[in-house]
Amino acid sequence: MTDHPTTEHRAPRFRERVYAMIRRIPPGRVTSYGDIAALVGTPRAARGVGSALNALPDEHDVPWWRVVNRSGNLTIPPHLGLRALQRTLLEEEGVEFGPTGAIDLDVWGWDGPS
DNA sequence: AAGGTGACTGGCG
DNA sequence: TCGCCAGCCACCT
Repeated sequence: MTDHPTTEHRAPRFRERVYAMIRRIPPGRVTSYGDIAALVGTPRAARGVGSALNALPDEHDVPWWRVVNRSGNLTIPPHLGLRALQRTLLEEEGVEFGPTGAIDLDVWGWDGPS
Protein backbone atom coordinates (compact mmCIF):
# COMPACT_ATOMS: atom_id res chain seq x y z
CA MET A 1 0.00 0.00 0.00
CA THR A 2 2.92 2.32 0.06
CA ASP A 3 3.91 1.51 -3.48
CA HIS A 4 3.01 4.85 -4.89
CA PRO A 5 4.65 7.79 -3.18
CA THR A 6 1.69 9.99 -3.98
CA THR A 7 -0.21 11.90 -1.34
CA GLU A 8 -3.37 9.94 -2.10
CA HIS A 9 -2.29 6.81 -0.25
CA ARG A 10 -1.80 8.28 3.19
CA ALA A 11 -4.15 8.92 6.09
CA PRO A 12 -7.11 11.15 5.24
CA ARG A 13 -5.80 14.56 4.43
CA PHE A 14 -7.63 17.83 4.75
CA ARG A 15 -8.92 17.71 1.19
CA GLU A 16 -10.24 14.18 1.50
CA ARG A 17 -12.07 15.05 4.67
CA VAL A 18 -13.54 18.08 2.92
CA TYR A 19 -14.74 16.00 -0.03
CA ALA A 20 -16.25 13.39 2.28
CA MET A 21 -18.17 16.04 4.22
CA ILE A 22 -19.45 17.78 1.09
CA ARG A 23 -20.71 14.44 -0.20
CA ARG A 24 -22.96 14.38 2.86
CA ILE A 25 -24.73 17.63 2.05
CA PRO A 26 -28.29 16.62 1.12
CA PRO A 27 -29.68 17.72 -2.26
CA GLY A 28 -31.49 21.02 -1.97
CA ARG A 29 -29.23 22.24 0.83
CA VAL A 30 -26.11 24.40 0.96
CA THR A 31 -23.21 24.85 3.38
CA SER A 32 -20.58 27.58 3.67
CA TYR A 33 -16.85 27.04 3.16
CA GLY A 34 -16.26 27.98 6.76
CA ASP A 35 -18.83 25.53 8.05
CA ILE A 36 -17.30 22.68 6.06
CA ALA A 37 -13.91 23.59 7.47
CA ALA A 38 -15.31 23.52 11.00
CA LEU A 39 -17.12 20.24 10.39
CA VAL A 40 -13.88 18.53 9.39
CA GLY A 41 -12.08 19.90 12.44
CA THR A 42 -10.31 23.02 11.14
CA PRO A 43 -12.56 26.01 11.93
CA ARG A 44 -10.43 28.67 10.24
CA ALA A 45 -9.60 26.81 7.05
CA ALA A 46 -12.39 28.20 4.90
CA ARG A 47 -9.87 29.14 2.20
CA GLY A 48 -8.48 25.66 2.32
CA VAL A 49 -11.95 24.34 1.46
CA GLY A 50 -12.14 26.59 -1.57
CA SER A 51 -8.69 25.48 -2.55
CA ALA A 52 -9.73 21.85 -2.22
CA LEU A 53 -12.72 22.34 -4.49
CA ASN A 54 -10.58 24.16 -6.99
CA ALA A 55 -8.36 21.09 -7.07
CA LEU A 56 -11.14 18.59 -7.76
CA PRO A 57 -10.06 15.97 -10.32
CA ASP A 58 -11.90 15.58 -13.63
CA GLU A 59 -13.74 12.52 -12.39
CA HIS A 60 -15.34 12.80 -8.99
CA ASP A 61 -18.66 12.53 -7.14
CA VAL A 62 -18.44 15.65 -5.02
CA PRO A 63 -21.50 17.97 -5.14
CA TRP A 64 -19.33 21.10 -5.16
CA TRP A 65 -22.24 23.34 -6.14
CA ARG A 66 -23.74 22.94 -2.64
CA VAL A 67 -20.96 25.04 -1.13
CA VAL A 68 -21.43 28.82 -1.02
CA ASN A 69 -19.94 31.62 1.03
CA ARG A 70 -21.13 32.80 4.44
CA SER A 71 -23.40 35.43 2.87
CA GLY A 72 -25.15 32.89 0.69
CA ASN A 73 -23.45 34.16 -2.47
CA LEU A 74 -21.63 32.19 -5.14
CA THR A 75 -17.97 33.13 -4.97
CA ILE A 76 -16.69 30.78 -7.63
CA PRO A 77 -14.61 32.63 -10.28
CA PRO A 78 -17.00 33.79 -13.04
CA HIS A 79 -14.37 33.43 -15.72
CA LEU A 80 -14.39 29.68 -15.26
CA GLY A 81 -17.97 29.73 -16.48
CA LEU A 82 -19.04 27.61 -13.54
CA ARG A 83 -20.87 30.27 -11.57
CA ALA A 84 -23.93 30.11 -13.80
CA LEU A 85 -23.79 26.33 -13.73
CA GLN A 86 -23.75 26.32 -9.94
CA ARG A 87 -26.84 28.48 -9.79
CA THR A 88 -28.62 26.26 -12.30
CA LEU A 89 -27.77 23.09 -10.43
CA LEU A 90 -28.95 24.56 -7.13
CA GLU A 91 -32.19 25.84 -8.60
CA GLU A 92 -32.87 22.42 -10.09
CA GLU A 93 -32.59 21.02 -6.58
CA GLY A 94 -35.14 23.53 -5.39
CA VAL A 95 -32.85 26.07 -3.74
CA GLU A 96 -34.17 29.60 -4.14
CA PHE A 97 -32.12 32.75 -4.66
CA GLY A 98 -33.22 36.04 -3.14
CA PRO A 99 -33.65 39.34 -5.01
CA THR A 100 -29.99 40.18 -4.46
CA GLY A 101 -28.90 36.83 -5.83
CA ALA A 102 -28.04 35.40 -2.44
CA ILE A 103 -29.31 32.22 -0.76
CA ASP A 104 -30.82 32.48 2.72
CA LEU A 105 -28.70 30.12 4.78
CA ASP A 106 -31.27 30.14 7.57
CA VAL A 107 -33.61 28.44 5.14
CA TRP A 108 -31.38 26.33 2.88
CA GLY A 109 -28.29 25.92 5.03
CA TRP A 110 -27.15 22.48 6.18
CA ASP A 111 -25.41 22.41 9.56
CA GLY A 112 -23.70 19.06 9.23
CA PRO A 113 -24.48 15.44 10.12
CA SER A 114 -26.87 15.11 13.01
C1' DA B 1 12.80 25.37 3.14
C1' DA B 2 10.56 29.88 2.27
C1' DG B 3 7.42 32.52 -0.10
C1' DG B 4 3.22 33.12 -2.95
C1' DT B 5 -1.71 32.07 -4.11
C1' DG B 6 -6.73 31.77 -3.51
C1' DA B 7 -14.02 28.84 -5.09
C1' DC B 8 -12.99 32.61 2.68
C1' DT B 9 -14.09 35.53 6.91
C1' DG B 10 -14.84 38.88 10.42
C1' DG B 11 -14.02 43.39 11.76
C1' DC B 12 -13.76 48.37 10.90
C1' DG B 13 -14.63 52.85 8.90
C1' DT C 1 -25.58 48.71 5.13
C1' DC C 2 -21.56 48.03 2.10
C1' DG C 3 -16.84 47.84 0.62
C1' DC C 4 -12.09 47.27 1.94
C1' DC C 5 -8.21 45.19 4.74
C1' DA C 6 -5.66 41.99 7.16
C1' DG C 7 -5.67 37.46 9.13
C1' DC C 8 -5.93 32.38 8.45
C1' DC C 9 -5.10 27.59 6.27
C1' DA C 10 -3.74 24.16 3.09
C1' DC C 11 -1.03 23.65 -1.18
C1' DC C 12 2.09 24.46 -4.75
C1' DT C 13 6.49 26.21 -6.63
